[in-house]
Amino acid sequence: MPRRSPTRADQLRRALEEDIFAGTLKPGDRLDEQSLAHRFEVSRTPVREALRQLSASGLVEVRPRQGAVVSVITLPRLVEMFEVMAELEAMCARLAARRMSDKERADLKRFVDECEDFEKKTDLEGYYAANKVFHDAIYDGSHNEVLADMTRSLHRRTAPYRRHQLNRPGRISESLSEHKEVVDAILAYDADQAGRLMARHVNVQGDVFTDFISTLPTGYVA
Amino acid sequence: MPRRSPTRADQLRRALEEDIFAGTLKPGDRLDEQSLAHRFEVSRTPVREALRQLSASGLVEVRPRQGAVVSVITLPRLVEMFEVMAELEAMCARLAARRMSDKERADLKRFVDECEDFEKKTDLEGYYAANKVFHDAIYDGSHNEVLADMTRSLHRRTAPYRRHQLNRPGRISESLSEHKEVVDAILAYDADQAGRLMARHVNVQGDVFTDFISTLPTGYVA
DNA sequence: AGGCTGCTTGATGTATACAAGTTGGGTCAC
DNA sequence: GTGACCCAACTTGTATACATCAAGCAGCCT
Repeated sequence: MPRRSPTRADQLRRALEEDIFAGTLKPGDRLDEQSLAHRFEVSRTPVREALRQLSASGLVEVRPRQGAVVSVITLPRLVEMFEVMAELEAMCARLAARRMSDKERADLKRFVDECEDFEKKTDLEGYYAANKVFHDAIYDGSHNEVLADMTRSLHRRTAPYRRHQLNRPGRISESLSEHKEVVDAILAYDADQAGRLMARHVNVQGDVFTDFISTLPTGYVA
Repeated sequence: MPRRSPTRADQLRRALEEDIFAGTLKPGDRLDEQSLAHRFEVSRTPVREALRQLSASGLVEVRPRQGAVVSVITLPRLVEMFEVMAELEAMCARLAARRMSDKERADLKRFVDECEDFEKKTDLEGYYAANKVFHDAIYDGSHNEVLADMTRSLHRRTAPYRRHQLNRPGRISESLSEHKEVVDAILAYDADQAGRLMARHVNVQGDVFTDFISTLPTGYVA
């Protein structure tokens, strides 16, 4: 088995992604090549490559001769993203209901149980992570890697914004019960129902947009 | 108005895309940085950036320390891509039926008429181009740029493969009549019908896969 | 004879140097 | 005081040089 040697550009990309997801880097923040190079103790070359990769995935925006900034998503764009997300995640759920193996179904059930544990402990950070695992399991359960990749990509792009939304009072327990419904449909091999419920689960996040927006720090949306 | 200055890396990316779509560069072909640098009379740096961009869009595959090759899509992967394409294009059509302006609808009708002209002239190359314009109009008609971009991206990734398929005898006139049906539904504001028909239009390409595969040169699929 | 080890070669990854464009501030004219 | 213009510093885009690693081959050991 050929040993994988992650290049510095790759490590950097991951580090920057982490910073963006964690909120250390906020939308609109400038990404100066020299500073980053100095901070990570590499030259500008791998920094540039990392920035281009992030640009390709939509997390940062690079304008020629003007440098890179963490993507500031306009409000209409954000609405669009949720509209597509709902459809893609619904498709994942539909396919998962039809294609998941018994083991995958058992794992899925376990994941949602873990979500419940964190909900009971009101551990926001934990729930956030468990939520991601849950959704990932459904993406993979579609047994369509192209679909899974695309959905994951959108999930990541909306991550900096979605994060703030779970702060909304009561949203977590709502989210959890929606998860349970989706899982029940999947375990019952009811593809259409699973898709419908998942679409609603994602769309709820869009429907409460007015509330949602008000929870965002200024500068997050253009 | 600040004059846009496309960087050399951008120009290069576009040139390589063209070569890939036109078939000058075939799946599996090696992309040597030095040769490309010499051929386009630039240094390796912009070549590298172009390759990374193409890698991000999925058209080429870059493995650390092993160089870049035009992506060779495995057969299961190709099936997956068509499965997602059908869903995305259907969504575009659904939204287009609801959201297209009168002008956009008029244009769409015109585009499909142009397709018909090329079909009558049995101009394969012309039909291929007109077909692209037609689909693009529907993507944009969804009035969801995120969706349009994602769909276009998948369309491009499958382009090297789809191209060979129109050679199948009778496929063009089939394709044309499917186009007409979709347009009729859109003009009638019938979103569900438009979505169904479009999904079928795309899926036909997947359903006849056994025929399709046999038309591909060896080496195209792994 | 077959397979493994080490070198050789050539490519890619990274660093640095140079060129070109953009931004910001300061000065001058009005 | 305000506006425009110009210059300078800084940032990014590109080129080139150096370091590092992966395939290929030759020779040796088993």
